[in-house]
Amino acid sequence: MTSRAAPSRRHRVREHALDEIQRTARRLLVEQGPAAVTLRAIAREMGMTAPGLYRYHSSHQDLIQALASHLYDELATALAAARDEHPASEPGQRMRAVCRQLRRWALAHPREFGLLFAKPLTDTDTAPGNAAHDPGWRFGGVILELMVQLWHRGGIHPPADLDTAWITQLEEVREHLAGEDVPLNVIYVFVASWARLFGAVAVEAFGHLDFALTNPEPLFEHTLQDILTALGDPTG
Amino acid sequence: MTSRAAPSRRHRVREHALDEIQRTARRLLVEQGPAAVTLRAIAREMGMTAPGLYRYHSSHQDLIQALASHLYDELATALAAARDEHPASEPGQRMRAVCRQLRRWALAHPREFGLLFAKPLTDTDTAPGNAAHDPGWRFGGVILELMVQLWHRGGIHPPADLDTAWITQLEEVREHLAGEDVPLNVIYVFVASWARLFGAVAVEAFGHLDFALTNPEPLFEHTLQDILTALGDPTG
DNA sequence: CTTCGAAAGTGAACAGTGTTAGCAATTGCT
DNA sequence: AGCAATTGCTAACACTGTTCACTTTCGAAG
Repeated sequence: MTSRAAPSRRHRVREHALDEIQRTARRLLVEQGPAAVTLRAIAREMGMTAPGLYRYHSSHQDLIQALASHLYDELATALAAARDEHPASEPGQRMRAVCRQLRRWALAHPREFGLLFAKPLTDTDTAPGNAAHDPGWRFGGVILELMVQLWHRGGIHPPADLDTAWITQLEEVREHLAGEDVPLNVIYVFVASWARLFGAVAVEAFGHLDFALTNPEPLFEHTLQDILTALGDPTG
Repeated sequence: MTSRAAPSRRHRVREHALDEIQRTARRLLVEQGPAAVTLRAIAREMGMTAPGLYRYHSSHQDLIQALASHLYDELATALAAARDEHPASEPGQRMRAVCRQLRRWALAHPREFGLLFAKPLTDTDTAPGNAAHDPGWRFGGVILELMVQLWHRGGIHPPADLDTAWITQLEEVREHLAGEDVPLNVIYVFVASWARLFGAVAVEAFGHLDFALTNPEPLFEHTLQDILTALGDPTG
């Protein structure tokens, strides 16, 4: 029963195999699209056969979800790294860097972005979901945390009147902000900003601006400025 | 050679068969998701076999694209109907109705919306595309037309300075606005508004607000108000 | 009215998919 | 050394898109 504490060589090679599966699956996704990420193709690339993969994932969907979870982590790490490029005393600059990094990651990895965020309506559901410990919160938390810090700085002018129907909903969101006693109408601003940021990135990453613009970056910068103004940090 | 002008019974039954394929494919999409829209399933539902469908569509992808094209038409018709609920003398009210209808359609038909707009990153590409006569322009044109009419009303305050890199891009967009000599910086406002509208609808339709809100309608109304303000019609 | 040809649909077949069952071999722990 | 878990394989089943050869149907021209 030493296997629990000690890495136990077997665990190591298993971890290595799991990692190779992830890397192979992702490579197929990037190079040939989602339809190419098939059990047999992954196995072929790894020099083994498809049923062997069932020793590592209980199904094709399980493998895809593991890949999605891994990508959520990568995105969260990238956002945190961008955040740490600026001092904690400047939450506005941090937020700017994080939002730009979110866009950059989405544009640099469109297939991965699609797997994470264009999937609730597709076959295999890899969406963030609702549970507290969901992989989606790992990267969402980075942004929400910065929003809370921006709120502490003051400058947010939340709407005075709030539809009563929102109260219950926003209270649930507040649960995720451990300990922070953020007013509900401020959380409303958070959600609105989140939606706008995500909408801007998604529309661009999904290519729905290609018909008009080959370089939508200035448009995104304008949107980003709006978002930060709403969050009380108009310094550009 | 009378078959060109006259409907010629054969054409009629063929049209009927094509229509039944569309309806069956859509029903499968709605009831069981995109993965269920398979040639054999469609044929089974219609009481025939899969190869028979090749008399109507050259491939599975071709059938899906035909379905997408049909859905673009339906959406365009729905938007036009919402537009016509208000007099042409009130382009602001018309725009409001069209935007609300776009959101309503997306929420009422999430699977269809996903087929149309979440697909560039998926297997079968059913995105609008760039060509002038693309099905995507059928519904996009409804919105752009209203934007032009709002511009004629005045009230748009476009940015004075415009990045030179945008000029070429926006000139291409202007080509689609037959005859209208819209200034480029006004077209910039069009594109920005389009992106914001689409981002708001897409984020909500893809379920990325479910974690926070069970009823994001007030948030959309707020966004819509912002959009119309940018387009020079702040009357709510 | 007969004949002819295009159109529509079928069944068989091929390569590919996810998945399961059963078997062989390697590996690590006692 | 021997036991048992782990790992991977082959074979097989049901499904997918697609092609081919064949039959049937049906509209139109002689």
